[in-house]
Formats: sequence, C-alpha cells, structure tokens
Amino acid sequence: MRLREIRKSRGISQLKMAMDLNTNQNTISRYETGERQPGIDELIKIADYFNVSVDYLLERTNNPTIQK
Amino acid sequence: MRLREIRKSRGISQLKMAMDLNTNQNTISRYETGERQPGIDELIKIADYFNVSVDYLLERTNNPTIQK
DNA sequence: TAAAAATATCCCGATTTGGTATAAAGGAGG
DNA sequence: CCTCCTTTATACCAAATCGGGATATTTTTA
Repeated sequence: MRLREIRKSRGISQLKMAMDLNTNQNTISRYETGERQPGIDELIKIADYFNVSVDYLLERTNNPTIQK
Repeated sequence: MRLREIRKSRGISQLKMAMDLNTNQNTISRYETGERQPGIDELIKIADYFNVSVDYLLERTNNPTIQK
C-alpha cells in the first residue's frame, strides 16, 4: 500500500486520519507498516478519503486520480 | 464485486477459476454471492487473472482494463 | 532537553476466513 | 420425465486475522 506516502503528502497525521475514518491510530499504523491489511470496505474508504483509485493505493498504477 | 459478471463473460466456471487461483470452488461462490470478501491479496490475484483493474472489479469504474 | 506529538507494539476477544464435505440447482441426452 | 454430469450454494469447523485499549517508543518542537 502506498498509504504512508499519500497520507504524508497531504500532511495528515495517523490520528486525524483515524478519527476521520472512525477507527484507531494504531490500525492506521499497522496498515502502513504492513503488519495488517484492511478489509475491502476499509480499503475503499481510504481510497475515497484521499480521492485516489484503489489501484493507485495498491501501487498498481501511477495515476493517483480515481478512474471514472 | 463485479466478479460473476466478469467470470461469466469469459466463459469460465467457478471450479476452473478456483483451480487456476489455487483455491476452492466454494470460496469463489461465496465471493460472488457476497457472503465472504476476499482479502486484498486474493482480490489482486482475481483482478490479474481477468486482467481488469481492481477498481473495475470493485465496480468503481466503467473501464475494464488495468490502469497503467 | 523537556514536553508534546506522532508512530509503533503488546495483548486480547471477537470476527472473519478458507477448507472439507455435502446439498441443491441447472442442462443435455435418452 | 428421468438420469447423469456439471455447476453453484450451504453447513460446519479450526485457524488466521482483525480492530481496540493501553502502552511504549520514536520524532518533533519549543
């Protein structure tokens, strides 16, 4: 997941992101370290939160925007 | 997931798909009925198997091809 | 360099997952 | 209409994975 890169580029802390997504800071941390993987629903929430495609979030494309 | 639609359009049975992906037919069935959700790794395998983007597989775009 | 902010890790209960086995549904031929 | 074969769905279960609270560690800032 390209999560840390995206989050930092927006200048958002794990805590703020976690609160916005109704989850915990430690959960975000684990996604970023790769210790845990979000479920699909959470994955989508994250992509939407940052307005990027899931493919981009998963490092499958270079295009950061959501595909229409 | 747009899984059933994609799989049928390729004329592949759940069983064949399952064997190609080293899993079980019932697992595919449950993905299609929505009873279970694949993990991210499996999700990516499925997208690659059908050569579609994850976003398309998740019904987030109309473009079936992988985004470069 | 002390305090605050940010991030990582520990432990845990609970949910979710995938597998095996089996049942049900669908189709082709007789 | 049956029977066989293929395809798809469901039941049950052990194991893996997840998220949360608490806490430790690291990083930043004043």
